[in-house]
Amino acid sequence: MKKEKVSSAVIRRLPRYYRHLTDLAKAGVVRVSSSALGESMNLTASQIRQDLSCFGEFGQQGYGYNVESLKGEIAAILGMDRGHTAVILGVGNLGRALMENFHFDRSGFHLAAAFDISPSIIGRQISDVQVYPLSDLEQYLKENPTSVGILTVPRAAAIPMAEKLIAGGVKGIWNFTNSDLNLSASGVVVENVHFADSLLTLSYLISEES
Amino acid sequence: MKKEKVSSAVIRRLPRYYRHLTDLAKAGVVRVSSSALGESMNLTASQIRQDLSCFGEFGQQGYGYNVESLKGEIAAILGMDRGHTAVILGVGNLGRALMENFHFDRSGFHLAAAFDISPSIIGRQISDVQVYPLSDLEQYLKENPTSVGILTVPRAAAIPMAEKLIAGGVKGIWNFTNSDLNLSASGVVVENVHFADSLLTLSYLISEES
DNA sequence: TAGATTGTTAATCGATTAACAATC
DNA sequence: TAGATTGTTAATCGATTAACAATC
Repeated sequence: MKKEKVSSAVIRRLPRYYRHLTDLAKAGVVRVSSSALGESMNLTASQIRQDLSCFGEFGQQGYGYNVESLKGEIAAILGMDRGHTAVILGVGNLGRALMENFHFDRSGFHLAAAFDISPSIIGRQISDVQVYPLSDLEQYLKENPTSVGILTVPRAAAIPMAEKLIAGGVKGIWNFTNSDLNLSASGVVVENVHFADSLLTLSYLISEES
Repeated sequence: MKKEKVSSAVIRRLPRYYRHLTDLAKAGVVRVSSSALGESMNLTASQIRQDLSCFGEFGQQGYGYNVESLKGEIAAILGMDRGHTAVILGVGNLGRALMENFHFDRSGFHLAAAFDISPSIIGRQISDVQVYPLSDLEQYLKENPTSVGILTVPRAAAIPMAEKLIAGGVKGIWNFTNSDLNLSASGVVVENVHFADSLLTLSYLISEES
């Protein structure tokens, strides 16, 4: 185990490792070598061994890796066992889509509450999660320490909402608004999901060819 | 203009350039230097000039870049002016959220049709887009050449649906299912939006600190 | 003109790949 | 044991940064 600073390239591959190992486990595969895993993930065996060595020694010479145990190690590295909690800000279509379809528990999260300003949605329950008025947020975060705030509000509301979350002590923000939140100063981590950037990348790739 | 092969790192920054230039234009800024743009985007001036030089010479010594014209150049590089079309497969919560809230036109796309198997949604119109039965897809694609298929179906349906899209001649797939589509053989480009990967990355980053 | 800023070449830094001794 | 495969060190490759002549 030689920690130091793990590069962002490695970190972004960890969830993919976890996903592929989950699939292997579900398929009943017990052991996997770096070369076999590499083949199915389109990575070199070398890279996989190099990546894993950032966190420890999980394999065995001549054998490879035990699928279940490697999956468990990576889950721990990802913090999936920490009982993280989340609240969602903005219960529009996207917010509701996440609440109804996204399996927070499969990522080790508990979605504990939702907040909105619309009277027509406040007070309702969506997938067992209660929708509160936004004005309750400050008090809520004071009483319920929360790991992550999910921003599914309109772009214009992104910055003030982010500030409320930071003031309330969240550690991270999952940002679905189409704006770059630059919060490096606050110590809060931001993960952006930019649909438009993703579609434009695809647009470039399909336009390139012709 | 020295084309060659543009690296994926550069390509993924292009939509961000576009987004920031759009903001600058909206704010009435007429010109911007690589160092000013770099400051606001957290990139070095050098990197910006290096990136842009993959596609041409858009600046002027002593002046910098004209915001409007650079924005236009990048839009063209991204293929935003190609009249790309899209169809969406799966009109569940996420599909509907995209249809109702995502501005396809702002990325240069026209969302032309939606397909689902649920009788309760077939025949309806959502944001002016007609929902057809999935069984019509093959015929539709034959009659309406389509740039991109959007996969918002359940994970289990991902691969067969992708195959239908490829058979129908789409150039790219925007994949929201939680599976890695490995279609390198087909010549069709896949852009994945993996919510779980994104949240797990955030989980790692907030877990790391303590 | 003088100052500013580009596009590009060279230098540096970091990430991926290859090689191999250690060992299950 | 012999074969397989790890973890790690060294080599290569690619991307970022620095430097600077060209020039608006």
